[in-house]
Amino acid sequence: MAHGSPSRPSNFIERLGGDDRAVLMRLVQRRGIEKGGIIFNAGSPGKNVYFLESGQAKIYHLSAEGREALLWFCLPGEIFGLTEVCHGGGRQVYAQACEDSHILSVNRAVFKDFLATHPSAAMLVIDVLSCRLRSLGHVIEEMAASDVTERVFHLIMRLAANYGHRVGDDVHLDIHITHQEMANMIGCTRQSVTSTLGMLKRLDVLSFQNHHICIHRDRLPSVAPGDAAAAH
Amino acid sequence: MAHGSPSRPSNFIERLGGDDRAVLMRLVQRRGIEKGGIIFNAGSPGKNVYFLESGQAKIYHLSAEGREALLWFCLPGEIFGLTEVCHGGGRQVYAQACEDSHILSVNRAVFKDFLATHPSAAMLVIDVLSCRLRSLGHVIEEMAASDVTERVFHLIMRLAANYGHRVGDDVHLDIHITHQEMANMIGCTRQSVTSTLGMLKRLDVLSFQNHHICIHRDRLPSVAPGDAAAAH
DNA sequence: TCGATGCTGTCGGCTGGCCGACATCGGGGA
DNA sequence: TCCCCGATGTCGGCCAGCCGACAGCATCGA
Repeated sequence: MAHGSPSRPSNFIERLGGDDRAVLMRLVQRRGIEKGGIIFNAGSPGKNVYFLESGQAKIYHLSAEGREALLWFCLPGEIFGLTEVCHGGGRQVYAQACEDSHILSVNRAVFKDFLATHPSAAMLVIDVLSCRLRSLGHVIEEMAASDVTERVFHLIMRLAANYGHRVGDDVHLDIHITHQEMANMIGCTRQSVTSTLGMLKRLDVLSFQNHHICIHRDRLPSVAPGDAAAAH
Repeated sequence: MAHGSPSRPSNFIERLGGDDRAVLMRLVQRRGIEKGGIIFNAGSPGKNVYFLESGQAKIYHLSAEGREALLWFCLPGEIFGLTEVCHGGGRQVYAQACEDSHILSVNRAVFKDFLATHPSAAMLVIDVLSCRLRSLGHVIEEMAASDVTERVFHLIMRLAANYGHRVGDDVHLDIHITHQEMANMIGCTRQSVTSTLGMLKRLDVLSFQNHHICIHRDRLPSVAPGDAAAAH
């Protein structure tokens, strides 16, 4: 589940072998981007692959009515904008910086070449894509089968697994996330997230420390997703 | 969109270069499986990668309450059971034959070796995973933002793009699918699918020919997803 | 030929969660 | 210092879609 931070499973750069990393780093261009800045948007051609060097970014769909469906967050070391690289056909999603960030970009053809000549990097890409596929699969399963209370609870658990670190008996989430963003990840309204989190706080399952979620692991097992509702 | 069948984008075997294919085919074991048979289930270790030679299979999650969330269908040539190969940790999903089928299996370590030594095959895997990631992303977007009518309509369009072939002005779907299965793909009830399809049939957007959906393309543009509801 | 079984079609009643609406709180810029 | 704006917290009304229920209608094996 949660684990010390240096190498999250999604940290592409860290997990890349030293030699491969050195080669890749010679191919990238570095760029700063401020909070709220768009890195790419749906419809653009998608010429590059990106890596987040510092900060935080989010990848999301935008529906015709302006509703945002948030697929995942990127933390430092993560690769994104990958999907369009091999398949082409333009960007389908938006990438936006959630904080002041630095990104590294590589031309897609160059990156494709890099993968073709560095098999272990290609395997790592496959691994990262597999993880995301699993993760989206779980979201779909939940959106189809679970009520909002359960979805919020499991979202927190997923975030903890991907972006959390242990502090004594607790798990702290390393990402900055709003209720609206959580709602966009699980397909419900901001209000539903607010009230569910309020309930979990009342149950002492979690607390908030300077805008970051803190999960009290010792209170977890007692809260089967179903019970929670009963304890209004 | 829809296109003549020989090479669907998801047809891994077809798209693999002739030489790579020959090598791969020497590594596989062939096995028959009857309609309804489980190829693998969640929780099992996941030692193999599979290819569908003939028939049809479905990949799905099963929630604790027995609800099925259907992620995708496999037609001949498609690869599946791939996600667990690189990342390990056991199967997360179920794979079940929807018809009498033949499958080819390869040990995961052997397949990993194959990919490491055949870069273009690895690129193809990345491409296939990217397509699925996109597809699941769209499902999530819709489940978050669209009502049932729209979801059903877009599901049909997606199925047509992946599994359809042109017949004059129409598109015929090559897969066998029940209303329940469609409901499981978009997170609604069987009844909602039935009534929405009934509506689309009344609008002459589609018809049914011996259990296969047939889309009348000339009737499509007039039916913006929103209008449909108005035409009860 | 005849049940058995699974899919399709249709109908009300009920409710989880959406949608406004509004009040409060806190941090950052002028 | 104050103001502004985005985020959080709370409430009531309302409705899309779920649920149960049941009636055709094919397909299949005996």
